[in-house]
Amino acid sequence: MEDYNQLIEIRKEKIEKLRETGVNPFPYMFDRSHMTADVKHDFENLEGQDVSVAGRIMAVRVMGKASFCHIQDMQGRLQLYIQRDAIGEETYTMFKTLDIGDHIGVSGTVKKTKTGEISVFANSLELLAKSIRPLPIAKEKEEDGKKVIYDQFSDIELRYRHRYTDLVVNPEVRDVFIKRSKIITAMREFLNDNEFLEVETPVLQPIYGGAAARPFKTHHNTLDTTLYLRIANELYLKRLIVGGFDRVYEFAKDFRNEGMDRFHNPEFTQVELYVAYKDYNWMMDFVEKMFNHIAQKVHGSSVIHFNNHEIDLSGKWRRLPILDAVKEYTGVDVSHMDEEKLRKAAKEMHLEITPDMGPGKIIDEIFGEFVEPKLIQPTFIIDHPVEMSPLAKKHRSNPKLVERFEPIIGGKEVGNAFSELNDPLDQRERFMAQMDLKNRGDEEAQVLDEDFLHALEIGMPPTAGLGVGIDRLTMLLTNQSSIRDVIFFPQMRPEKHS
RNA sequence: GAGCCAGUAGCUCAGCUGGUAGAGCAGCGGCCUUUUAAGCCGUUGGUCCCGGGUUCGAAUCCCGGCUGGCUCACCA
Repeated sequence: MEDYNQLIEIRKEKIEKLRETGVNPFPYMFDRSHMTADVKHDFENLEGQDVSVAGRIMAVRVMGKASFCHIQDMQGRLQLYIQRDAIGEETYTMFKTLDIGDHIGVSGTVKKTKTGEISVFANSLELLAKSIRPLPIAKEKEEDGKKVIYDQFSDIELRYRHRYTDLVVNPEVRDVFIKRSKIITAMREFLNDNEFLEVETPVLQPIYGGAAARPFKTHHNTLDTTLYLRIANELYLKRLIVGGFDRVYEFAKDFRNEGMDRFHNPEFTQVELYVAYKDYNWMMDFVEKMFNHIAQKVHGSSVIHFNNHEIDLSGKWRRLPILDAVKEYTGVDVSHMDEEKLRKAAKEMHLEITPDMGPGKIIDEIFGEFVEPKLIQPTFIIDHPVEMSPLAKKHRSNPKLVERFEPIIGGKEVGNAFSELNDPLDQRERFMAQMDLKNRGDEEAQVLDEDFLHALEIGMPPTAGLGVGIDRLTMLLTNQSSIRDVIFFPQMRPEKHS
């Protein structure tokens, strides 16, 4: 669909006119010597020297035979001073036809203007790419040291659908994604430094597993078989532990066919990692160290600011058994309740309890409603009921619990970990229990994976495993309240054209 | 899925109890060789989300739909 727009028509005509005067509106390359930020940071050394910079025109102020404009590159903005007598009349005439949004390359001398702004005084200028669609450009002004932005591109739907535009005009959006990249880099560094091997496992799986969720279903034509987009990669990574890779991790796109809200996108990123010969106690220490490393790399500090809270990731985090947590925050001791009593207790707390929920799920409901939002400082919630953790090893001192933990920060869980279940007989029983839940109507109950059991039968060493939601972690470290603001292209309903 | 709110120029928005659409910015034409929301003069630009209804007359009122946001419920 091509929408008619007078502004676009005018710019298309400009392209024709440029070609008529021998200017290629889309040349092939430009030799850039400096980024905009280099010019600013290195001003002392660069003053009076010639540099070449390139970027997108973001503001123009023409004053007859001289002009100012700001260009923007990946690092920021820089002012250019463009005089007719310095770049020649022909080029200057061409420059005056350029629009906000065009890419240009400029060579010139680094100097400060009368008002003290570091600028490049152009002695040559060329158009690098013409933009024909107007940019929803905002104007900004410093007032009392504060940045006031006028006419900001703020339509949330358009910002997500046209993220490239959002990134051009809203610098704070770009900052969030730069941090996201740094978070992943820091985590990868930390894992590699700890002897982990980065691996890849199937996205298309004949049996989905490793989490409680509804999958996306697809079909392979040649094999004429159903395949599922992975909801987790846990069972494959554990197969690799069986195979002798003692420390593995994978940054995985996972897919869950469930509702969308500010915490959930149908595809999301999770890092999962597994360590042979370790248990969940070791993993808790590891998580503390890893999160500190990441915060230091991204913020230069272990203290982060999230949602008006100051959160300190350093030191030892509180380790709180989930049943104790429920007791502490609700005053109700659920540790010895049977299913019937639990149901009653939950109803008294005005929770909606459906018949397919088992005791574990009911406890999880209570926890999610009354405890989790209150855990602002980093906390490990540990030792969950066995029934809600079919892949975790039974607690060494209580067979009704498993050795599991969830790190909770800012009132939201950012991960999940256990001492991995490696007893093939127990694992088979747990799968059978999940089948019972499935028969009760729990659509998210896990499916028995015979080949995974086969692997455990070959023998898996004691292993600690961890999953961390990268999107959630990024929200936390960039202080964003919606997952859509940490995913470049969040899932949207397809646009309908009439 | 439910409730509330919103959709008007490229952007940000105004438009009251119905009388036939406006501002700033952007654009276009001028003036201007140190500006920074540059300024000054002039000016173009609209399927008022879509469809139906009420009315002499609808951006405005009513019904239906589409799209989005927020809140709530389930999953990371």
